[in-house]
Amino acid sequence: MRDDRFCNSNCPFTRAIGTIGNKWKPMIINVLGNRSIRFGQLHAIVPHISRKVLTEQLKELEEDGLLERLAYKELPPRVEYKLSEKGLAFLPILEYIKEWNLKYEVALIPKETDYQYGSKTKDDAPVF
Amino acid sequence: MRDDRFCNSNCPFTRAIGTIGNKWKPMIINVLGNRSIRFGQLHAIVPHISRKVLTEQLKELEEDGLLERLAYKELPPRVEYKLSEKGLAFLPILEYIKEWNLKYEVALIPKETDYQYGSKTKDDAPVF
DNA sequence: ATTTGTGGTTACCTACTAGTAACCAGAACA
DNA sequence: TGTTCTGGTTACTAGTAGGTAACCACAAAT
Repeated sequence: MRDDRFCNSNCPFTRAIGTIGNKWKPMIINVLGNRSIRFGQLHAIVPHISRKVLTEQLKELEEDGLLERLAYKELPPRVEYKLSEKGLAFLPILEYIKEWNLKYEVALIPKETDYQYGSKTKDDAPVF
Repeated sequence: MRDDRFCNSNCPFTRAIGTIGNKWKPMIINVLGNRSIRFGQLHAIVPHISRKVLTEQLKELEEDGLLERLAYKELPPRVEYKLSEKGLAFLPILEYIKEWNLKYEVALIPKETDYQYGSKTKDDAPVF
């Protein structure tokens, strides 16, 4: 998921993109916000992600110092994830992206299927 | 390359990530900056990208209103790409990412190969 | 007559991403 | 006794991203 060629570049921007330049990581960071969230909740909130991919992404985010993993020695197990200082510092950037999208996004023509069974939102991401 | 499930979400952030949430698009936007650049130059500057993928990404960026394509009716052909207002508005976000990375990035242990032949930069992205 | 330059497009193939389903521990509860 | 709960891991598989190489038009230069 990380792009090693990008991560080994001597351009700091290229390295940053190599680290967080995919769709899952910004989503996860955004969902985390400044909360502490358990694995199961994360899986329920992040749209369309499988447990396997979520595990992988969380592992990479931890390796890159964006979040902290806190595992309680209980049964059944409990693991909480929260952003590190580095991860928290990334949140404002996500806010700018939201604002940018709201301001410039071209209006979408909704598909007919979006209305076929009334207002279905089950497949949609919650709005934070 | 775009993620349709993300793009059809009713969360503006999710839609934004569905549109520009990969590694190529931020790179291309960053390389474009506020210049007007030809396809060949773009291909030479954006690190590691193939002509095929560059074509695809540029097409999507144009469809999403982030850039403008100006084709001159000459032979050999000449095509220039430049950011639209929407694309230009995205540049500050990339600046924040650069700053964020410089501030928080964990120091990498350089590989020996990085030094083997002196300061080689041919595989690296230019620093803007 | 042939080569060069430009901005693609296309077919083909490989390598990786990501989904699915099964499985695990071990305590609590019915 | 069996089921449930949690946070994974693993093996297998489908789908797709992306690389490579060949090809195109046609003018100008060699």
